[in-house]
Amino acid sequence: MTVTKSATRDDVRAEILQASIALMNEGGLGALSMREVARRAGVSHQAPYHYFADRGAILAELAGEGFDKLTDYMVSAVGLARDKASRGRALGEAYLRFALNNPEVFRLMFRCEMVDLKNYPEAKERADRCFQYVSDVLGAGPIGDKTSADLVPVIAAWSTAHGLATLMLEGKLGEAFGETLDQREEAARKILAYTSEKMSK
Amino acid sequence: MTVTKSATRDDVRAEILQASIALMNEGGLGALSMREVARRAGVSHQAPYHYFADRGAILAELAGEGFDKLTDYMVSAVGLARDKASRGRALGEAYLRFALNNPEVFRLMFRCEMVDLKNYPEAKERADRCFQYVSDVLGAGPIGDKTSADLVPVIAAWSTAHGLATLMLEGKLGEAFGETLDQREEAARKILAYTSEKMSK
DNA sequence: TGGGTTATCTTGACAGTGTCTAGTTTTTAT
DNA sequence: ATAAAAACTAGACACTGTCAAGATAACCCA
Repeated sequence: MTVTKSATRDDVRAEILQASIALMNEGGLGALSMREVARRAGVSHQAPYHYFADRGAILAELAGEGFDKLTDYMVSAVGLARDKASRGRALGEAYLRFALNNPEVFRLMFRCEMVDLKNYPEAKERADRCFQYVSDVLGAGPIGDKTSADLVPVIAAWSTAHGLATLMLEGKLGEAFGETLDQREEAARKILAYTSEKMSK
Repeated sequence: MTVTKSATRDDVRAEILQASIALMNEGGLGALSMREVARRAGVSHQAPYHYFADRGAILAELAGEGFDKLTDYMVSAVGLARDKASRGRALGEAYLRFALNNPEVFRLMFRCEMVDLKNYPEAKERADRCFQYVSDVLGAGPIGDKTSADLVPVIAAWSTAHGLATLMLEGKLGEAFGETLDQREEAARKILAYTSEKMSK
């Protein structure tokens, strides 16, 4: 039998990612430096490069996990809804809930200069799965199809949810909609409900 | 009379800002470093600190100019429209046109960790003017009013335009909507038209 | 005109960053 | 047991933002 006193490869990798997440949540994306991550993980400043090609690769991994998590949020919310209209509403609400509860990851996921998905195919797949799910629920064909007019309503709905999330996250809507998470979620729900009601006619 | 052989204060300040803009447009916000700005402006690496407190102050100035420019885009577009519905559509189209034509400034304007408007009151004023104009055109009261239900449609419309801009800018909509600026503007127009048509009923 | 005050600008330093290179230890497989 | 590969460390480099202190130039008032 082997006493696993020393960390396995996956352990170190996981520890690096965990330290990254902690840093991100504590001080924002700006606080996530390779060297500080290494320090937290208790390894030399160069060790992370054995698991990730560069800083971007860590961010890509975090973003990928974010897309999976966002999909989870949406899947479980949509699962409870019966008709198509309420599925759409549930989708939007889940999107907002995810954004408000995971602001830093959300930023990471949607900033191409931080994580250019072109360079990280694995993360791109997770993103594609996420977007495809949105497209499926809102009832259009594959998102790649060029001139599919079906896409217009999908993108319109997605844009509204995404824009609202972004504006709230970046504080552009002032504090008019409450300070606590619950209040802000409630405000978002209201706006989404208004939009969804208008759009479904 | 004075022959202004040497640069005046405003000249140097302007040169610093101009160098900043050039850098931003060439290599994105990441390429905008204080030292490179100074190099371009032909001054020592410390000179910019005489005109701006820190890096954030330069970014705040650029963002402030961006808000003014966005307002200009919208004002001149709305000016041509007759009825209220087409004013709303013109507003959204101008918003998108600005974003697609000034991607880096647009990013700057809407990222609180880059420019926290709380710390730069002058830039905040320019942003407020911009948002107030949106609110005016879409027909709601002052944006500060707490529970104004009139704000819901305003924010809904703003969110759609902003979300669409963000998603297009960050490449999340794929290349399905064209490569050239014109094609992308046309695609954006289509989606905004769809939304606006639905919302106005 | 002279002299002092202030604004402007430079130089140097410091701690921090990402990442390249090279060397060292540990694990694994034969 | 030994050779090969993987995992990790240490040092260096060029770069960053910004603090501190010194140099130069412009201005203002006697």
